[in-house]
Amino acid sequence: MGLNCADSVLLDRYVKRKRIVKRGQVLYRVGEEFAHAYAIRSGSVKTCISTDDGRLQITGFHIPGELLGLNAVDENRYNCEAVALETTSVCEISASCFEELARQIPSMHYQMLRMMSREVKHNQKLMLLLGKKNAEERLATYLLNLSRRFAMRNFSSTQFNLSMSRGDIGNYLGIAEETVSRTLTRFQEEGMIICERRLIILKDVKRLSGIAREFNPAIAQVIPLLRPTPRL
Amino acid sequence: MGLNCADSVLLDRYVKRKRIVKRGQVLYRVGEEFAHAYAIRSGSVKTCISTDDGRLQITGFHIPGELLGLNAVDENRYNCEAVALETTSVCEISASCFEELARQIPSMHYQMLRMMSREVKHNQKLMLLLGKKNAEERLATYLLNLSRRFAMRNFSSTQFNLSMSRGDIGNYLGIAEETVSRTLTRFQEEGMIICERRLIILKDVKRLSGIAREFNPAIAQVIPLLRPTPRL
DNA sequence: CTTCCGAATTGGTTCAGATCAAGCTACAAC
DNA sequence: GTTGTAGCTTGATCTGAACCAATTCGGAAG
Repeated sequence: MGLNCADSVLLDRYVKRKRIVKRGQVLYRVGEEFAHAYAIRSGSVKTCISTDDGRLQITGFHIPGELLGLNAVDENRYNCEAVALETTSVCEISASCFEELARQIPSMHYQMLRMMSREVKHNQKLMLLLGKKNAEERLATYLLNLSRRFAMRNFSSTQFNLSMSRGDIGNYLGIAEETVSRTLTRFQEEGMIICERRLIILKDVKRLSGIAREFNPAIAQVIPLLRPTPRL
Repeated sequence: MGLNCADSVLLDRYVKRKRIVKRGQVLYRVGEEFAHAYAIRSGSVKTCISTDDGRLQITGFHIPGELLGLNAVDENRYNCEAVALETTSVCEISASCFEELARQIPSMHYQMLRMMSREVKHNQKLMLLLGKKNAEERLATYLLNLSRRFAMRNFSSTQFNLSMSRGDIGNYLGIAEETVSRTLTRFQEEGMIICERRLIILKDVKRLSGIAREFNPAIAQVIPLLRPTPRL
């Protein structure tokens, strides 16, 4: 995200070297171990995430003077490539400043950083969902996400209560509440779930997963980023 | 976002008191000075942002065991209210742990935190755009955002080059590249911009702002959150 | 100069999902 | 019990934007 002049000065001692990157060249990929942050000097760069079938959602463009790659407390979660017609050049910034960061803050505060990082991750997935998924995919993604979170807290992962209304779910997923209702009904007719008002029982998680088209870092790495985004 | 058991233990000494919140009750509002974080004990809670005309986008639901409010390095940027039919209870967590955090880390690293925070802010706005805005609003928002960022870096704010293709813009904004093209043409016909391939000249920023329906914290505070989300 | 090719524009058609409308259901208040 | 009501479901219609297709434009390479 944005970096103003005051910020830049502070980063100077970490700058390693300047690089020219070709259009379409990938600076880093989702899931790769974190190596550098970059300050854009000219041209511009985009960051994106993708579904497991290769639909891309661009999450941001970065113009000269801006910095990127700093959201990676544990691992990168965007792909990132140069996008401008003109020459794009960047400064590499050493990863060592992050190691320092990790060493210097007490563990409790590091946990908080990790939580902010998780927040970013959640937002990524929601953006991908809002930008590129259809109603069925949105609902399936949502149910599986809830399931996983309940499991993590030692509740049943296949049977739970939606504590939120259809309207709220629709708002969250960017669809109308009627569409939520219809889609849940269809899932039920096809035997994937049992859905009685707020009670949800997942009957066929595998098929739901197939529909959800979730973010998949492993596959994201091999997408030829120069190609236009595949249509739904 | 999620908080696992290990995290919880670390936070214990900051827990202040337990609170029962009624359905629809607002825990905190966008723009308010930061006061507490909350750990959900029962029920559930939603966080949301809104456009200046009151369209809400829910950005997350929080179930028991989860923590929220920690993304606020400088100020809150969600509204947050209880959403479950059943009783929702939460633990307040003292803000002092954040002050401690701010004191303990060196200023350069604090800058990085602020940048992560800005990243979250950007993602918020993008989610609102992807979830609740139509094509015109998306484009207007995008042009004004670019304008502001160029101005911040001492470029002209009313005349600049899009370094990205129509396809990339469309992908980012969650619309087809043909729609980008058509909408820019319409803006031009209506005299709001001059648009010649990648060159953009903004002629009527005020009208564009009117269309963009940007996030507006001041108004977000008075939205009656119990009402169903207004339709577009 | 000409050729080529990717990017952009413009027109026409289609469709997923919004919107409008009418019941239905479960539960709370009395 | 009855009434009221918010939440949910289902059906019918409408529409914004996707999709498909055909040019046009502009810069790069020869």
